[in-house]
Amino acid sequence: MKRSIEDIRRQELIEGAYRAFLQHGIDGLTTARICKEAGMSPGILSYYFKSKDEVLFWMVRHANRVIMDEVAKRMKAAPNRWERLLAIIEGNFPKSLFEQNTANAWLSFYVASARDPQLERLQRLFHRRLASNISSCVSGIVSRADLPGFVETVAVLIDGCWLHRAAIHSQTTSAGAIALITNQVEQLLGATGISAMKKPAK
Amino acid sequence: MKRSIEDIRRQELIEGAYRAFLQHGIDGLTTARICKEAGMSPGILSYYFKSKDEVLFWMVRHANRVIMDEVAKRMKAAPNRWERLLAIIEGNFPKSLFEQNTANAWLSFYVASARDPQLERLQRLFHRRLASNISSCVSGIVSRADLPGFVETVAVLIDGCWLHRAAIHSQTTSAGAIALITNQVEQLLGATGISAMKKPAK
DNA sequence: CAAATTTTTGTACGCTCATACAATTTTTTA
DNA sequence: TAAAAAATTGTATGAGCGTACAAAAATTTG
Repeated sequence: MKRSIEDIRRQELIEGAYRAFLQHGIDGLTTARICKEAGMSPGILSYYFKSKDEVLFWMVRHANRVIMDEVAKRMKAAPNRWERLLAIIEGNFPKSLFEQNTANAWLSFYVASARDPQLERLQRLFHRRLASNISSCVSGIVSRADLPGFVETVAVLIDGCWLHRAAIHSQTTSAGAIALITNQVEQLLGATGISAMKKPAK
Repeated sequence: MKRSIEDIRRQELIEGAYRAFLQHGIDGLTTARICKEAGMSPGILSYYFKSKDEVLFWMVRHANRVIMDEVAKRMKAAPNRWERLLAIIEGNFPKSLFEQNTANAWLSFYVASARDPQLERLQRLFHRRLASNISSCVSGIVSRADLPGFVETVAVLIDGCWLHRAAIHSQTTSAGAIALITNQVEQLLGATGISAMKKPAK
């Protein structure tokens, strides 16, 4: 009962913050805006949260989960490692999210995470997960020595495409970004590497 | 006389803003901090500039010129198109600038440019210059159809490496970023393309 | 239903900041 | 050198913000 209403309100505020985040980025998030977006009165935030930063923290986790769900959904349906790698790439560019406001919002989170230790920890966690996912797809295909470089290259490409979507007024679509990255990955792995990955594992 | 002192003060303020920018990013720039960094009293800014945003505008131009000078210097010494392409890549990662604070500062500029039309225009200008530079190196080597994709890929890689330097606590050095990008470019152009570019042009 | 408790509202406080400007100092002019 | 102009200082003003909290409303309890 008490537990329940508290959880509900907290969740509503987090989701309100998420919607405001997508539109205005982290800097555009004010306590008033968050509360308004959640349909509550301005003072309520400090009743359910210790501070605005705490809402931000949970909001970012929520935002990341949205993307990770896209990745997980596609990975589940992937029959082999090559398809799993594609699932990672494609899952990082959901059509409905790959537009300028959202890209800018994510970018603003990157900037904020440089000065907020809490957000920085999240940032690292997200990156570790991505790196681990990529690694598991190509272990054995890419040599142990080349693995870190391969992983970093893919990560750089993914983040770079988001950055370009945000800042350069490039009309790149979700499909365009996926094609760009896939093309680079194909060159790195080579035809033999890819066909090896296509053998249904497990 | 009047002209001279005015230009000097404006330049000092712009350079003060630049130093503060490198350390604290765009959001950390306050009028007081800019004036202090320039060794002047806090009110002076509104005497020599219409607003803080005007200082920001000129500061960003200044900051970009620092990078462009690095590129230009290297291009001048390049005997052929392949070396010119390397000059562009290397010039975008000056050793003294490729560290976290500076990378974050640039990132914060990208974010700010999404909401400030003046900064957005600069952003586009910078990108056009980069794209044009890259194009001129590989025209004739990369087919006309593949050219936009090639240019975008290189641009994404450059920006992506800066983003990673800023946000992911990657220990990537300047040399590491250059190697990563060069490696990708070599794969795209192939051995025959590169050797064609190495013939001394002009 | 009355008292106690929880939830919500609206606002006031303190802080940071950009900007404008009156007062002061420095430099130029005649 | 005295008057005028230019340059600089320091501060006041007002806006936007996060947070705390007293008062009010809603809900639960006995």
